[in-house]
Amino acid sequence: MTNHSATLDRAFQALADPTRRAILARLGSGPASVSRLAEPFTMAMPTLLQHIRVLEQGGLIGTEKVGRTRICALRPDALRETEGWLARQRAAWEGRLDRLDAYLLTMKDATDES
Amino acid sequence: MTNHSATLDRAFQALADPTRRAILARLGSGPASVSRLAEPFTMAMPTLLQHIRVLEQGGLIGTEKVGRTRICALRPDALRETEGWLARQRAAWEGRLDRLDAYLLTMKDATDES
DNA sequence: TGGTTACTAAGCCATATGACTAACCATTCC
DNA sequence: GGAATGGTTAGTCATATGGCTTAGTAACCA
Repeated sequence: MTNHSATLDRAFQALADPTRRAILARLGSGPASVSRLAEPFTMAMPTLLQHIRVLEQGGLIGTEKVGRTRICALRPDALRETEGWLARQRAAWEGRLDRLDAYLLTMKDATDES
Repeated sequence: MTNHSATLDRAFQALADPTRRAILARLGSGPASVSRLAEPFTMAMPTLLQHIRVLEQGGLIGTEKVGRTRICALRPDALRETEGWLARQRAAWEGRLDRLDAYLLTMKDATDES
């Protein structure tokens, strides 16, 4: 449906970096603080914080300040929209709308529960 | 499975631009020459060619020189891999592997036919 | 052969990105 | 209160990106 260019831009841009994808993967097992997220990486904190902001602006994660720590958590919605764009494209160029239908059912399921 | 960082980097990067997504959408209805793809845009040819190269390096399209024209066509494989990464993430953070299973079945279907 | 068409190459420019350091809040703990 | 912890701001730097122009080269057409 909607082809929110700017939103998709930021989402895909956010995904186009291994550090940020690793952060997302890490957040898959639950929310975490910034310093917790920084642990596996060798980079300086401000650098990592920048990545976190990119993810946030891409709508992929949400953050909240709790005391002196900032907690980061996934926001499935944007990912679902991103995935939806891909699925739509794929369905189009595979010339089989039935596959899209199947996918959209999955999406609907997931949305209903969120 | 595989988490080809560099490949995903380039694929997502290629998708992070509305011009390039428009090109992909256009190619959804069949292969086209560079100048054909350029028609809807106001930008100069070299600029558009650059976008095409980004798409090609991201594995999303393939091109072939035919006489003096270059024909561009979609390459569903990379998109499927990209979509797969997203689906895997979503499945993980939704804590429901059954949904991933359903998705992988779809993928398998599509691959069998390609 | 000579012109037009379709792409390519080279180089320039402005802005964005990803990294760093150093310094600065704002909690929390002793 | 003073120190440690967790994050943030500001500023620098190198490279990448996305746009342009100008000038080619390689088919095809008359």
